[in-house]
Formats: sequence, structure tokens, C-alpha cells
Amino acid sequence: MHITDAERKIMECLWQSHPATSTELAERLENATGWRQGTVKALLNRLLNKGAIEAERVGRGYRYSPGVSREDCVSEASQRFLARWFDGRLAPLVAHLSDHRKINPQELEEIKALIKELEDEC
Amino acid sequence: MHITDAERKIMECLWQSHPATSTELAERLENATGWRQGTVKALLNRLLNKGAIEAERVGRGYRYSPGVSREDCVSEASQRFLARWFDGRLAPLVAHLSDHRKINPQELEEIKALIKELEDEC
DNA sequence: ATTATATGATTACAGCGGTAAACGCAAGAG
DNA sequence: CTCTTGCGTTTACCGCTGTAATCATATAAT
Repeated sequence: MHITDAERKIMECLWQSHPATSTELAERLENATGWRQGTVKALLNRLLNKGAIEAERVGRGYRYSPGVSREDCVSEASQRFLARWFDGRLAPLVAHLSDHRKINPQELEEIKALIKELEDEC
Repeated sequence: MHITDAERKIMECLWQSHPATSTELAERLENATGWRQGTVKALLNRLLNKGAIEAERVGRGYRYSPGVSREDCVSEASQRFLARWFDGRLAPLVAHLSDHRKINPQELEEIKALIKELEDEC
């Protein structure tokens, strides 16, 4: 399942807090996107059709909830990205970013800590 | 500058070896993509228009070369990807992949080595 | 010089993505 | 009961992407 960029903004909202009505979502997104209600609703329908969200009828309207986890989406996107540019591997990305000074010392520390954890638990 | 997926395949060819004629490129891509010559040529023109490649007239045809480096494209794509999903930071990606067992031991070693290098040279 | 061939340029077209207007219906206001 | 208003559904439209056919032209072969 491929989530587009506009759809992703809706999903982020839902992952953050759900269920939510289309009106609530439109309000929450208004600021960041400037989208009209109709836009939000159209995107919700596309997400429904591809099974990325679920809708539960409540009175006059619906409550929407994510149908896929953010974790899963992130995994898919990461695999796609790494496959495209780095032969599917993480190390070359780290190498690239470090070559281009795109990693600051704090991040470096974080990653080092992560790796230590990984080693310990293995 | 945004390189689309089909365009990227052309670029990969050119980055790998250039300059190259459209015919050479079509031959090299034939296997991987099944594209006709016309398809390759159309993509080359789009890339020319957006300044991603350069063309040098030679006799009847052109020799094409990259106008942007792979490094730069990779940087852009990486920043975009990390911004979308990980607040622009690398550490959370590493954390995610490790949580989901998407890093094999060999990669872990590679990354560890990279980090050690980085530390040493600082 | 005429014909065939290779190369490039133009045009096409369907599908997807972003954005939204238009239309219809239900629920509350008077 | 009628009118307005909010929500949902349908339809629209443009630009981009992937893919290619078609047209034009220059070079090569006869």
C-alpha cells in the first residue's frame, strides 16, 4: 500500500489521535496545509478505498481511525528509499550523510548508544 | 530539482558511465526496463529541460552527461525522506530499523566502523 | 539523386495526485 | 412543516509521470 504525501498528512493526524471526524481533522490540518474541508474529505475517501483507514458511523457522520500503523508505513517507506538509493542497505546512507557532514555530534551519540544497546541484547 | 523514478534510472546509467548517446543508453536500459528508444529519448529531453543532464553535439547526435552529481541527488533525496518520516534526523531511522530487525549483523559492523572513524577524525 | 536508416523533436495519452466545487441529504431552527 | 446549514458523495480539473507513436530531418547506401 502506497501512501501519498498529501494522504500522509492526514495519516499523521490520525496516528497522533483517533478516532476523529472529518471536521476535526480539517480543523487540525487547516493551519499546516490550508486545505478546505472538501479536500480533507476527498483524501479520507481515497484512504478508505485503499484500506489505510477505517470509518465507524456515529450519528450523522463518521469517526475515522488508522487502519495501518505508522510503524508499518515507515518500514515500507524506509525499505523503498534505501532500495532506490543505497542498494537496500543502511550503512551506505550513514556513510553518505557523514561524508557530507549531515550528522551532528548529538546524533552521532544517539546512534552510538543505539548500537551499543543492540549489541548488548544480542 | 526533483528527479522522478523513471528519470532516475537514466541518471544511474549516466552516472555509471558518461558521456553516452541515447542509443547506448537505450541498449544499456533495455534489459532492466524494456523501454523503447522513444521512451529513453523523451526522458532525456525532460532531464535536459530541468538541467539534470548536459548534451554535447557530436556529428549527427548528442553525447549526454550528468549535470548534477549522484552525491547531490542522494543528499536531496535523503533529506526529503528523513524530513518526511523522522523529523529530519538519522538516529530515529536507525532506531526504527533496529526495532524491526531490519539490520543484519554485518551492517551493524559496518556502521560501527563508520562511527569509530568519524570519532577518530574529529 | 533517390531511397533507406538512424536520430532527434513533437505530440499523445492514460493514470495518479492535489485540490476543490457542486450536489444531495439529514438534522436542527423557527 | 419549511428553511438553513453542516456533512458526505460525486464529479472535475490540471499538472505530472510513464510510456510511446509519429513526424521531421540528416546521413548513409545504392
